Amino acid sequence: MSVGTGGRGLDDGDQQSPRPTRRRGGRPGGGRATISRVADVAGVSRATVSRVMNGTSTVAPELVARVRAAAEALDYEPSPVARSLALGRTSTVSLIVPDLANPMFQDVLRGLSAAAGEAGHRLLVAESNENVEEESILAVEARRRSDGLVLASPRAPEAELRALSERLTPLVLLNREIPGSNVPSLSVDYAAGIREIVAHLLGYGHRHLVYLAGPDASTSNQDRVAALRAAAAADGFKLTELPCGAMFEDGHAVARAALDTGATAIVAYNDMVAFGTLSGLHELGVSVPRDISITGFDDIPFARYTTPPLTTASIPRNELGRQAWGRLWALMNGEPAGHNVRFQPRLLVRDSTGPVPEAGRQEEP
Amino acid sequence: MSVGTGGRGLDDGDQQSPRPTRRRGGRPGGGRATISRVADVAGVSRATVSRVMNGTSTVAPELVARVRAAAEALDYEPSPVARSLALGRTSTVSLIVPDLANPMFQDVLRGLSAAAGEAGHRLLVAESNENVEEESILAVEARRRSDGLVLASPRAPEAELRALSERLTPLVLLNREIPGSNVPSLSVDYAAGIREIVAHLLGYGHRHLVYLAGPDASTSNQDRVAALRAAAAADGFKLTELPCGAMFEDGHAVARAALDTGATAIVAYNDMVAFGTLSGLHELGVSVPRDISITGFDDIPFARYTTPPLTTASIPRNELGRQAWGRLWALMNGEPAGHNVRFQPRLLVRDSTGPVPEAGRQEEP
DNA sequence: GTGAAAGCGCTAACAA
DNA sequence: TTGTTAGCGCTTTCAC
Repeated sequence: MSVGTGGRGLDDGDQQSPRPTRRRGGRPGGGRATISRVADVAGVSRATVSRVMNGTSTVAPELVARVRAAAEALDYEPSPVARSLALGRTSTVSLIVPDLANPMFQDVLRGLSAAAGEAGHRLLVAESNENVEEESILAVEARRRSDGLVLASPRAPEAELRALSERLTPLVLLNREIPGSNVPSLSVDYAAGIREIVAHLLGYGHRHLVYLAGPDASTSNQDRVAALRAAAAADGFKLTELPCGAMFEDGHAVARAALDTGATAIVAYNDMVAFGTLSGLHELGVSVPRDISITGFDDIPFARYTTPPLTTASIPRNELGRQAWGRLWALMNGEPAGHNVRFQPRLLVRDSTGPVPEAGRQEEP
Repeated sequence: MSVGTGGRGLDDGDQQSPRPTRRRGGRPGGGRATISRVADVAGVSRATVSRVMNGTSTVAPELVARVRAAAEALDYEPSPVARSLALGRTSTVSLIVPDLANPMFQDVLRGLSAAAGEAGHRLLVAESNENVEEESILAVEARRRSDGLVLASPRAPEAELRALSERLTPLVLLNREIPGSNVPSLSVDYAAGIREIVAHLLGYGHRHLVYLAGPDASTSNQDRVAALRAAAAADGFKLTELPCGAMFEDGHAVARAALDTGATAIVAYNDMVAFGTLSGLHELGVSVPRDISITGFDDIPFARYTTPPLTTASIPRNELGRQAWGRLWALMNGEPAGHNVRFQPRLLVRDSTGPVPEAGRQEEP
């Protein structure tokens, strides 16, 4: 534990203190010069140093020069921690996501990081590992270390989320809404995306779709399922649901089963699943889209390079991150929450979908 | 700016202050109860509250109860910022990477985040956008907000890095070493990976390889190039170098050109490039590995699901992040730096490589 | 075992 | 314009 750096001068500044001043061992930030030191060296008060460092107020040119020189010489850099305490803000925002392996959140992270960075803010990230209880602890803590929070919490029960939301403002929600609250929310209209995919497939004559379901608990999967069922009921096609998952291997593992349902088109939970399935299908000697069609969701970067390129619904992942920053920034400045926005996925028709095969290809081998 | 919550009692605690105490508008962390408030409510001193909250020292059971009750009632949560200032540590570490879009760094991020999280530390991330100047500013600032820094700086000139490294300790370097310094470094032995790939290809009879080069400035590309050239010289095979890039589209764009070199095997900078090229090759009607072989690098998750599955060199990206945490933690506790480690890639032979084709397949269409 | 008080490094109101 | 001083919210000696 102990760092052992007892040194660095036992009493600098504060010469009026009655007893020798206590100095702690570990130095928080690497750089060690403090504002007092600079003030001493420059022969001015700490307030003046502060003024110079912040370019605030107007200081006599000569003093400015002296302070700058001292700061330079001492390699002084104001302590962000001390400033945070004094100012009541940290110039940091937090992002909490269930799973950093998810390309969706990776891009949100990128967008948020870039946007916040441009505004001179830092980003604290934490992964909740899909663990709801841990998540609230994490959220509260992260929030207190920062000025605002972007939270992607696909699993937390609504009541819990609602209760939490108060202590978390400024807060922006991703892919969740709290009905009746004024917590801004940015989400993807998965249902709309699914409807586009379905329409596209029906247009090709498909009448039996199999859905490779994502994680049960995730709202984004629930949205898709609901949209699919509604469409099946409304449009009168057959829908088979197959539990699957969210990753390559899940899709790969379920290829055979998907085929065996007799469906003529596969609607995968996302692109990774679709890709895994595609791979499995290849291995089974099945030709896409001649024998069966398949769609993804998300349009992650490689989706247009698969063989055949994947028909999918694109969502503006990066933009979500940037917009999240925009909302947060507004909130942090006391502006009103504004309307929630739901990004509409855009259908990208590529080559993994095609007309329904003439004869049954699966029933009689 | 102003939040407008002027309230929350103008003078709690500090009743000995001669003039009315000043209260700031913005409240830093959402939760608002302070230690003084809790102390007042519990009828004890702030010191005692502190002791109870930290489970330190031994406090009379009755007082503990009173404090806990008060804290509970007030929904009190100690301010991390204030603690950071008082303790001289932030329980946060920083990660700076050139590019968050790079799967390599995404995984490092995950590993680091997970490991740090388990140890009760938070993670600050920043992207330097390959911008060397900005990077040093960022690094210093991030470092001061945290207790240690993990830095991936593939481009910074060595001198600059060396100069910087002092103000950055505890510091762990990724894929960079500072010769003669004691800054711990974790890196991937790209050269070794390349040598394995080359040996594998030579074993199949290939005598003309084309390398799809990554970004010029990146050391990881330079390592590969150097290893390739050395091998070409030593083993007497022909090596063609083709400028390419690091992304899918780069690989895709260069497929035709790669083919035109007449090489019988393609060594791609990484998996994404290989996948892009594979896609381009498919479109050109070229069969892999019958007509030409191709290798990737990294073994990113989808590499085993491409068609055909990609022969590549796997590197422990996640482990890099975890180990980085381990090193940082050691450093933060004043332990010595230890030896640098270079992770050896492991060759994964899959189906994108095969024997050299019998006849020239490209020369006469 | 508990409280008083000094201190972490900075900012800002106020007075000079 | 500049310095003095109180304060941000917490921890930790030191004395009782």
